[in-house]
This record gives sequence, structure tokens and C-alpha cells, in this order.
Amino acid sequence: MNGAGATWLGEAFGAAGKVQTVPAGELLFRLGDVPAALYLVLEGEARARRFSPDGAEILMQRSRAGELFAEAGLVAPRYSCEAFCPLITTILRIPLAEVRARIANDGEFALRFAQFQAVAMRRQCARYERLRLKRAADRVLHYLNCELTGPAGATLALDIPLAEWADDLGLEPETLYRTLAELEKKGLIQREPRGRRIRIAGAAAACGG
Amino acid sequence: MNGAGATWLGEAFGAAGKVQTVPAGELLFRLGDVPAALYLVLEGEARARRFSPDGAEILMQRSRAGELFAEAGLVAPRYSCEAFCPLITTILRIPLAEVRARIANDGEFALRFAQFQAVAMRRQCARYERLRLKRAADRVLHYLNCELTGPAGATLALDIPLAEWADDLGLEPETLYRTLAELEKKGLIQREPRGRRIRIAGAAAACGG
DNA sequence: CGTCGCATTGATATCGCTCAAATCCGGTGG
DNA sequence: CCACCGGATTTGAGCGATATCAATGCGACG
Repeated sequence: MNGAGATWLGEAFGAAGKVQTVPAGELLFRLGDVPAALYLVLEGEARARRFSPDGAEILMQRSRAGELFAEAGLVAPRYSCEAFCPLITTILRIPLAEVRARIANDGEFALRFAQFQAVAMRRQCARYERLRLKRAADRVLHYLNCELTGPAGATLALDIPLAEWADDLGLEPETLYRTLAELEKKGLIQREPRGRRIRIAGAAAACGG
Repeated sequence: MNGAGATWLGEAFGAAGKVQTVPAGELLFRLGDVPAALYLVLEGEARARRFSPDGAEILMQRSRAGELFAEAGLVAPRYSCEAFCPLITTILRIPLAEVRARIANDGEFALRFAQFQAVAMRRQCARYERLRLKRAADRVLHYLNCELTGPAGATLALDIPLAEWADDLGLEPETLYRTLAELEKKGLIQREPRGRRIRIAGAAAACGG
């Protein structure tokens, strides 16, 4: 859905944009680079990290397929950070000048781009609000409610390992696991043994943090 | 700075936009309303809340001066939420149709609007990353580093009560206070007794979470 | 069959939250 | 000018939730 939403961006820049397949760990750009392009993640995932003086990694932002990397792309990166791809990732690189020209001259494109940005904002706001919730259970419910567009009782297939999901929620894997077990005991969700699939009970939708 | 950044938006819609002064607590719109306008906060602050079935308030999003309320404005609100203003707030209401027409037909405007959205996104990303930090001290440092644009050693004047700030950081006021005391003891910051002013030591900039 | 990665489970440590109270400060009215 | 009041800050003590550390189970894969 994310990917589909941004497909048009890729198509719009078929010529100007440059698709790159980036092996895991490769650096896309560094802090201090003059922002010269928009990076749209097509497949895989890109991450921005920041290092403290002692070398410890202190924070990370993840950009999924369909998202611009990192942040909005039109502004200079805020961080003393490095960007890289820990997974095999496909990136569409669009020169900023191209984007600007297009926005200024193509009304239809400008509208769609604004919409694209708005959707991205909505997603980011959802993530923010999720982390504002202090209890693990609330975060999980919030996540489920956001990801699940269908009617209550629908099933959510988890294609990511538990640790990834926990990271999304700002939790440790163990905590997430225990929380899921707790929610199941309360009857708010049901999960398959190996944890690859979760069904949300109707009640859970209302609780949704 | 936020306000200044969005001034152009207000000016651009001098005629079409409608400035409203909203008394504290008044509802701007409700969930389910068809999104028909952009709400730009000019002064004060607007908040979006969401209620659980039992009536408890479970989360809140705050929009400051210069920000669109809530989220990006071009998409339908995601939430079962109500929006209201607990403070005296000035709002600029711009019909969506106007905005869309302007984006489509005025290249210059479209560019500035895209930039505006990008800046908003950057701000939201910063808030998100701040909450990803688990330790209180890291959040405080991150906040200081983001708010402080000047060189290290600059002074940050706090015009908000401690409780507000704590809320921004996803902390309780007591925790924030103790954390500040701790940071001062470590020499990373210096604060005036009444807590209305904070000076950041050079070292703190590097730690900045 | 062995190993590896990940899920699961248990025990403990730690941090921030909660409740409670004292203090400080600005403002207000006498 | 001074006493009082109300709100915010400051400080204290204890609790609870989550992180952390450690170990085991389980399935996939070579």
C-alpha cells in the first residue's frame, strides 16, 4: 500500500530518476552533503543512524518502501547522521532540481506530490503518537488499529520478525512477546503459535490506544 | 520561527482564508467531518484528543503556531478523535479547494507549500526520534540539540512551564526535573534557579541523543 | 544429525511513574 | 509594606513496568 501510493512518483521520473540497487550496508550519503536529490525507497528498507562521540549508535530512523529517505527530502538533514542500507534495497534517486521544476511547472504533479507528503506526514504522526503511549499494550493496540484497515476480526499477517516489530513499537522483543501473550489471555487478540499471524477481536479495535 | 515560516501561507490566502479566534475548549471539527479545509495555527495551540470507550483520554497531538492542525490537512483524519483548543487560539481556516487550486495553478506557491510540508515533516520526525530514546536524559539532550540552532554554549530560554516541556518529552514533570538536575551535576547543562533559562555546555551538543 | 536463528520463558535490575509533601515565587488585598 | 494565597517548582519514598541478562525450546536448513 505504501509502495503503491508512491508508484506514480517513480513513473513520473522514469527518465530523470535513477534507480539504484544498494547492497546491505552501503552508504547513500553522509551528513554534510548538500541535499541534491530525493531518495525514494522502492524495495527493502533504508535506515539513518546517528553516532555518539564514543561510537555507540544512539538513534535510527527507518524508511520503508514508498517513503522518502530520510524525512521529506526537500530540507537539509537535521542530523549528525549517516544513512545506509542494512538490507538489499532499491532506491530511486531523483535530483532535487527536477522535483522542484516539476512542482513549479506541472500543476497535476504538484497536487499529487502534496498529497504524497500529506500521507507521509500522517504516517509519521501515527508513529509519534504510538510512542507517546507509555504502556506496551497500548502501543500494540495502536499499531494493530493503524495497520488493520479492514473490519474488526480481520487477520494481520506479520511478515517481519518479532524483533523488528518490537523495534517499531519502541519495545524490546521480550516485552512485546509478553504483551501479546497478555492481550491474548484477555481475549483482545488471537495469534497462531509461531506468531506469524494475528487476529484482532472486535473489542480490541475500540481499545486501540 | 515556526510562525514566521508559515506567515506566507496566511498572506497567500488573505482573502480566501478566514481567521478565527477560538476560545479555549471550543471544538474546531469532529471525527467524521469531511475534510474541507486546512487549519493553520497562528497563535496559541490546538490539540487533538482521542477517547477510549470508557471516556478516558488516551492520546493527544499538539499543534503549535505555524503548524497545520492536525497532521497535514490534505488527508482525512485517521482518528476517532476530537479537536479542540484548550488555549485561546487563533486559527486560519483555508478551504481545501482553494489550496488545491493554488497548488495546481501557482507554481511558486506549490514550491513553497512543498517546502512547508517538508519542514513540518522534519519537525515531526524529530519528535518521533526523541520518543524513540528510552532514557529521560537522552530525550532532554535531543530536545536541546534540536531547539538550539546556535553554537554550543548558547542559552535556551524556556517560555513554557516545566510540565508542558515534560509532556513534549513524554515524561512526567518530576522526572524531567530530576533529569535536569542530573545533567547539571554532570556539567552538561547549566540552569538558572527558577528554571527559566538553560545553558548548554559544549559537551552536551555531542551527546545529543 | 548438528547448527543456527529466532521465539519463548524465567529471574533480576533499573528507570520512570505515582503519590505525597515542602518550598518558593508572584500576585493580591488589606 | 506586609500577610496571605495559589500555582509551580522542588524534593522524598515506594511501586510498577519494562529492560536486561540468561537459558531453553523449536523449526529450518545444510
